[in-house]
Amino acid sequence: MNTLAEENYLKSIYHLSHSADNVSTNQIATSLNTSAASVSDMLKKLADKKLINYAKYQGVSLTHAGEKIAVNIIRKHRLWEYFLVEKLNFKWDEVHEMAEEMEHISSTELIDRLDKFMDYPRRDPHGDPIPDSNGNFKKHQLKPVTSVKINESCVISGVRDHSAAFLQYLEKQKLTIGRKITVIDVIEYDNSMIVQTDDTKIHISRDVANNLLIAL
Amino acid sequence: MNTLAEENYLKSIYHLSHSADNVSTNQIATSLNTSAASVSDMLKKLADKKLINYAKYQGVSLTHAGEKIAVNIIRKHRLWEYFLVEKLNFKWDEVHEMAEEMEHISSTELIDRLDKFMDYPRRDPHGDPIPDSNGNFKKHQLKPVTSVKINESCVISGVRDHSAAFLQYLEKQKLTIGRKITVIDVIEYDNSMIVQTDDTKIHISRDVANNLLIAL
DNA sequence: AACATTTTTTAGACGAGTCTAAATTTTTTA
DNA sequence: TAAAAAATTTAGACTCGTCTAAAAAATGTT
Repeated sequence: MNTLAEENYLKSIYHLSHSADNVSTNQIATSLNTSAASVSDMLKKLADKKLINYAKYQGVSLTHAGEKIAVNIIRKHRLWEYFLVEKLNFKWDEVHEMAEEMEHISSTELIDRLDKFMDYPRRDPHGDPIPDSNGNFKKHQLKPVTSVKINESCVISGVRDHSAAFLQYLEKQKLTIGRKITVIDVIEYDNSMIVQTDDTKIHISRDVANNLLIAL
Repeated sequence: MNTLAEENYLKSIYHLSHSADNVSTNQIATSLNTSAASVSDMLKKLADKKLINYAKYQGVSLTHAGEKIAVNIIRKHRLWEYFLVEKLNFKWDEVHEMAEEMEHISSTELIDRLDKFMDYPRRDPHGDPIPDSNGNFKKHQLKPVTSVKINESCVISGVRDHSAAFLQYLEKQKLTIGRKITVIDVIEYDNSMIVQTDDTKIHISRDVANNLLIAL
């Protein structure tokens, strides 16, 4: 098996790969809160194990083997988050840290049974898709609220920012997954938006609109 | 918080303390499958942290602080075992290794909610008592089947040996927790016993009888 | 194209936890 | 009670993952 540190590097590289094709040493260092030197060291080890494609100074990408491991960790993370929210009644802004630990529990049989126990959920509490036991899942095709036109309606389906602060804000505004909203105005001055929910009109900043995702 | 290795040492010392007042370096080394030298090193660290009482060459005992940590890990271990058996339908001989990993998940809030979710079980799948959130529990007062007299009846309530091999044997013989048995004969030659269950008569060795526990 | 800046890698060190071999202390036994 | 045996500790070394400082490579700028 792989060490905890290795798993965290692979997961980080996986996530960063969505914005760029090759991930840089510095990006990984920032995302893992560590030094570029430590990252360089670890990249050599991961390359030796054939988990990443690595050429000095050129950034890295995951090999098939590396991606498999990363996806498996993400599967575990998201299933545990679902468990914490649906079975233990935690709020969606409370579960990330716990799932960061739980995702490293190794047993595959355990996670498959957990999946079954919860009746095979397809999305975690933040709307992110949960890979199945073969690692298959459709990467979600969500758009930010900023891309919605005036008078268009849509359903909140995910978030780009997973920070507790952002999630708590959304919770307070009742801008949660599954809610239908209609954009009723865009303020040109700062690109903030007014959206209508079942209850009320809410004024959200450009920043919030950009981190709030809707189904296509 | 404490490291994984520290937690495992404390747990080991706790368990070994039941048979002896002061635990020896070698006992710990054997139980953790490591060298006596490694144990000596670690004992110094644990003593520095005031988690054990340690005088060179004299063996160790847990301080109050050390015992608190050990009991908390045992609480987590047993609650996760209960979860694995009762919610995910694992067999009692399959859960130990998984729980060894899960017991190190740090969140107290998580374990308290898990406890509530399962409706505060008082014993794990092997009959061992589960400490409550304050670390209180009655250490069980069970006796081995060897102490039962002929024609006496009793209820299987725990095991002394937790190995998968032993548990599988008991499962096959239907000698599981909660079952009522009556000792109907003791073979003097090898001290093996014949016990009557609901279904059949079972012949068990002295060794088995010694590792199978009954309620007082 | 040449210099300056940024990024990345290397060098050397450290702490945690482990090991083997040797030294020391305790316990056993003759 | 003194020698032998067993248990324990110390010494020195190793791996993993990290660090800072310095060197090297890539990139940006004039």
